[in-house]
Amino acid sequence: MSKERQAHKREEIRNLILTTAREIISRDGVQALSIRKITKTIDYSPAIVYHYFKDKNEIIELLVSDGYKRILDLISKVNKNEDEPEKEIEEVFLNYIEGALSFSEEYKAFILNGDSEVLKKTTVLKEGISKISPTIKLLTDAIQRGIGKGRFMPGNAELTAQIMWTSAFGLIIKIIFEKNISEQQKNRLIEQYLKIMFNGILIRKEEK
Amino acid sequence: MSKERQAHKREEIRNLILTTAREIISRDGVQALSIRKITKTIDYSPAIVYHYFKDKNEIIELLVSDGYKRILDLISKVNKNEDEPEKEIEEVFLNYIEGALSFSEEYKAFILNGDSEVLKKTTVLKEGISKISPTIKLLTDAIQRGIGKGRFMPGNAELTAQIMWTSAFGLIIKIIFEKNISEQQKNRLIEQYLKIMFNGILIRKEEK
DNA sequence: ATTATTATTAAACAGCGTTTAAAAACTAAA
DNA sequence: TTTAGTTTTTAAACGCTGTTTAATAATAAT
Repeated sequence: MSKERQAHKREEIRNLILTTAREIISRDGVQALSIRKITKTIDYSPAIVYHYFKDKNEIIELLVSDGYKRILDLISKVNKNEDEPEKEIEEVFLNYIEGALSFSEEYKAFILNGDSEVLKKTTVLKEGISKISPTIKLLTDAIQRGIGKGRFMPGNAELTAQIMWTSAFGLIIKIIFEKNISEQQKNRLIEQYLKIMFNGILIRKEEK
Repeated sequence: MSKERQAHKREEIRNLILTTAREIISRDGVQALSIRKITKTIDYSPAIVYHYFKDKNEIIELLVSDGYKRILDLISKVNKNEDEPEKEIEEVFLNYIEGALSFSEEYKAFILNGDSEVLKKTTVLKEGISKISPTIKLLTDAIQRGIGKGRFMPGNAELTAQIMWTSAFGLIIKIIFEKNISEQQKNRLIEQYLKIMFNGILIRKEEK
């Protein structure tokens, strides 16, 4: 067996472990994932995992950050809208929310995973909660542009981006954990979220 | 030993277990809590726990809902402000955020606890995420009043309450998980959150 | 065919939540 | 005080978990 073939084989088993883990998570939830369950379904011994991954947490991390990357890709492809930056921002959030809901089990993993000390250091949480990230930057830019164009209220664009992002995060958690939420309810929530973010709830007198 | 004394003794041990669990959680985090660790520190055998509680989850539930109740008490004591309902709402959120941060480890427990299937059914999550709850009702009332007074934009008050609540939830998670967040940063975030909720980010033309 | 390298595993360790059945402690009655 | 009944507590085990160690099996290079 050639060197490349060997490396290929390695990669194959690695992926086998990863996809099996993903299947278990999306079928039975994160808390149902165990090394022994993975290796039993692929007919290997539990120990083999540790020759392909550091530990169980690395597997979860990889799955979660993979799903998360898909969202970020979606978001980064949003068209710039120079005239109406609010449309652009709206699209960012719609993609974020829809993306997060489309891999909700992995997203739950990211939230629920008990050993949070490890996850806290991952790209995922840096992206998801921490302040500096490509997405926040993208949002900040759009908001800054809106302010420049006189369409948005003047202020700290990055701070605004952070609030909008974390608020959407809260909304996503609500939707994910709510058992029997209908498509209609979901859409109403998202719509109202955007409405409040843009317009607030207060009636204001005319702006300059 | 009298009957009452006996019942009193039972209550004492129950509380001993509970407070020990609380200490472990606030010292080492939720994921560090184990029945064996509790019983070792109070010099009992692990089995004793199951004569005072259904299972480990009941203990966590009790601790979390206790902390949560403290928040709700805080919130329910907010003074009604008929002239400026926005002041009232602001106070609700300030109390919510400060309360949640003051028992952040229990709040983390509520979020992170792996066996979420159980927690999902608890009062805690019903309060925290689900739509109908005393707090949402309280908020809805205040918003409705604001709409009636012509101070808030017309619309579905309960939906608005839900969005504001879940958004605050997201913000709280951000603050809790952010490692080295300064008091100043925290206050800026909270301030900006309220600002956006009330005013949005869009510059609007004069309202009717 | 022998050596070296890599892949895989059996077995064990230390921990977990929980259950069962027995023991210990205590109360009430004889 | 002794006996019987009740409550409290535990030792031991079950079946699970993630992970490590050392040995084995399989492959590659010499």
